[in-house]
Amino acid sequence: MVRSKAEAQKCCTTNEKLSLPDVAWAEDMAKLTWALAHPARVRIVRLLLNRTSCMCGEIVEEMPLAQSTVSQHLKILKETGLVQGEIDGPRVCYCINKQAMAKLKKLIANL
Amino acid sequence: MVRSKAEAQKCCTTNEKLSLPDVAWAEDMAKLTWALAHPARVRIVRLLLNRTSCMCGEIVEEMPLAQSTVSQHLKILKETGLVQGEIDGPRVCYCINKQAMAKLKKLIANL
DNA sequence: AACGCATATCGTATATCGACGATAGGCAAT
DNA sequence: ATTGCCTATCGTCGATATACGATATGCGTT
Repeated sequence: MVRSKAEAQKCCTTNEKLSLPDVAWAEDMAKLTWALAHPARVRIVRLLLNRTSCMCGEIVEEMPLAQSTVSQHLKILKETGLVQGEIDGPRVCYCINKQAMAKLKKLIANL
Repeated sequence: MVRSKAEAQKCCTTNEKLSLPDVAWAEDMAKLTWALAHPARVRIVRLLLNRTSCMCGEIVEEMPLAQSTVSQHLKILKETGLVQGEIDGPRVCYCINKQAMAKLKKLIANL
């Protein structure tokens, strides 16, 4: 049976040295994608993109989660830089960090 | 101090009803982004994109991880559909699922 | 100063991730 | 059939994610 050998060659057409992707780059990418790696955070981001900005309380109302849970997700989104929170009196106004979002889009698009 | 009230209005310019993003859509997005939410998986994907295809053993060699760990990451990538594995004799030839990758890119780009 | 509201943080419980070594399975060659 | 190689799965462990209620914090108002 020569099949396996022939197919192996057909399968792996390139034989150049494997270049290890930059570790820092991979970690950057992983950090940003991880921010969106939960449905609740995806929905929060979508919400903010629809509104240009949003009070924290409004987000909580729209989510089937406890206030503290939403706050934790917002914290994660802030830590990754995708979202900014601006204190406004007793409330907090959240909005998308457009630069970070652009970076994410660029990273994914250039994959 | 009228400042807080005025800024609150300036901050939240849109007052339309918040539309909850489609839950299924959010889960879809989260699933795909989660696949890339780990540096090792990002590097594997990058490796495969560079080569059009790659034997499993080659991936293991390039990663500072045990074979079983790499296998687990590959399993995750397969489950999310980003990667396909084609059995070729005693080896397995992995390659990117271009459709899934296109879907991911589209989802992110349309964010 | 005291209160009320909005948000963050704490503490905790459960579930899942991520890593590894050990082992099982599949395939080709002998 | 047996051997040897490659890959997947199992079992386990520590670390982390995720959820919640309870509590603390910050700010404006009274």
